[in-house]
Amino acid sequence: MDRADRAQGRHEHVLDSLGPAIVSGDCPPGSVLRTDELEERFDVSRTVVREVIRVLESMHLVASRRRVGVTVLPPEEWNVYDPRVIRWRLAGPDRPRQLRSLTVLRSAVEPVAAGLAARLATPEQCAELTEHALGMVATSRGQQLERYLVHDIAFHRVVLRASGNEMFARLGDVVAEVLTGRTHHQVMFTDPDPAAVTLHVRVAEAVRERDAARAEALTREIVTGAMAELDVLAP
Amino acid sequence: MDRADRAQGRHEHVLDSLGPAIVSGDCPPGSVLRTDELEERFDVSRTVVREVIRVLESMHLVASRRRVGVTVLPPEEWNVYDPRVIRWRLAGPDRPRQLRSLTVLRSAVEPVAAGLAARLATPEQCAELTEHALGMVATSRGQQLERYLVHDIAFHRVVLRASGNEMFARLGDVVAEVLTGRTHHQVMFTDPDPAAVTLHVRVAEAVRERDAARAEALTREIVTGAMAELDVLAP
DNA sequence: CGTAACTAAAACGTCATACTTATTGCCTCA
DNA sequence: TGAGGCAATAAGTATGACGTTTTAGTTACG
Repeated sequence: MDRADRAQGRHEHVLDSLGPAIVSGDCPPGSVLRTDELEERFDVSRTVVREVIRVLESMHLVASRRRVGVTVLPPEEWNVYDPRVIRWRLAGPDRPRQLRSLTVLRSAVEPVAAGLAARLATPEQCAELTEHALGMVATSRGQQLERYLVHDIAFHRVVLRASGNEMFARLGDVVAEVLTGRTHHQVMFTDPDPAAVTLHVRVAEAVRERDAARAEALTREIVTGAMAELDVLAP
Repeated sequence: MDRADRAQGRHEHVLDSLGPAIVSGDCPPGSVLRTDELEERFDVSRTVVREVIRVLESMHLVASRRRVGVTVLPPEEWNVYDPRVIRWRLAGPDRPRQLRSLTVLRSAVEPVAAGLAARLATPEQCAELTEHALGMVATSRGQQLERYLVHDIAFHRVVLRASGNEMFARLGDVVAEVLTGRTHHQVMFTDPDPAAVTLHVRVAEAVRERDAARAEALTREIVTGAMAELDVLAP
């Protein structure tokens, strides 16, 4: 525990304390942090504090102005696509809202990505897709949620990567985060929806057969299901 | 010009030199930068260099390791949603590919955003939408491309914001960048496609009438047009 | 009495330097 | 030949000094 705590370097430690504090609303927008106060609070040098501030500034979480200090920016300014911001928000009280935002984003992106994948996926990627779809089938019953999750994440990652769009591909982590969050916050004894499993198999089929329209439509059904599921779980 | 050059601070100057150099492939992936070399190259102190490195690291453009130096990461690692990375890539040789990625992203997101906007837009937002759509009509003929562009950007910004999804809203800058790029790289004497203009007016209508399906479908037509247009312009 | 200009302080920005720590490559010894 | 230790290297951290900008307070003048 001692090693994981210090997370290799004072810098990361301070960042992983300040970042969550900001996105959780603990340091509300408009509040001011002074560097020397932070120095003292975390018992680190100005070097470290300044570097952390610069990183937070690059995420648009704070703005540093002379004579006034480091002011926390309102949420509308935040770089909500920064993986760390996403992680911090998912770990805080804003989790439901963040989960909803991400799921809506998924619902927009994944169908288009699947359509593109159907036109561009390599034979290897088609094989991977089929493999993971079958893996989902195999693990969809009997409380094997963890193993099911692995295949589910891998499936969506392959689709996003196979779309050939670098920006879609980068959403793989986001989808993984959402799926993981769903699994771990659900009652762990409910097996996955069989309909969803079937849909994945059919998407793999459609991609393999280069049927872009069908791949897109089927994926749209999947994400629609995810949205509906969210309504049950989130406030 | 002298003021804009120094851009308030050595930090930004170095960042705006190194960032573009990396995303343009000038510093190829795997190449190593040493901090003392950068100090000398930009004639700044270690403080500045280290802070720049930390910011670049937070964008996953580089990774800093002891005893080895700062290594440039491959493009797959980059935080391609970081506004600065997008701007740097649009300014470099990777521009066509980046423009294509962004347009594909638009084609996925904007229709869904329009559908949501139809359900959630406030009366004020509906009014803004109509206003800008009419503004587009008014400026669509007679070489008023600059003024047309302003309305076009504003229109899409309102849609994204009215969707109620923070992540969609943050794509407003991206869309603005794409639209600006298109206008400025097109022959400046060709007026906008009348069909596109009409579509915007009809989207505003659909949103005002709370017709989500129509708003989505019409927006899909718009972005399909944008994709087709891109095929003409980009290699 | 009000406004404008000036001054002083507060906080960040930058620089220079010394020291620490982790990593890697080389060299020695078995 | 291989394994282990030693030394060199470059990043990480700490600290003190000084510059710069912005704000607020104060004073002087109309």
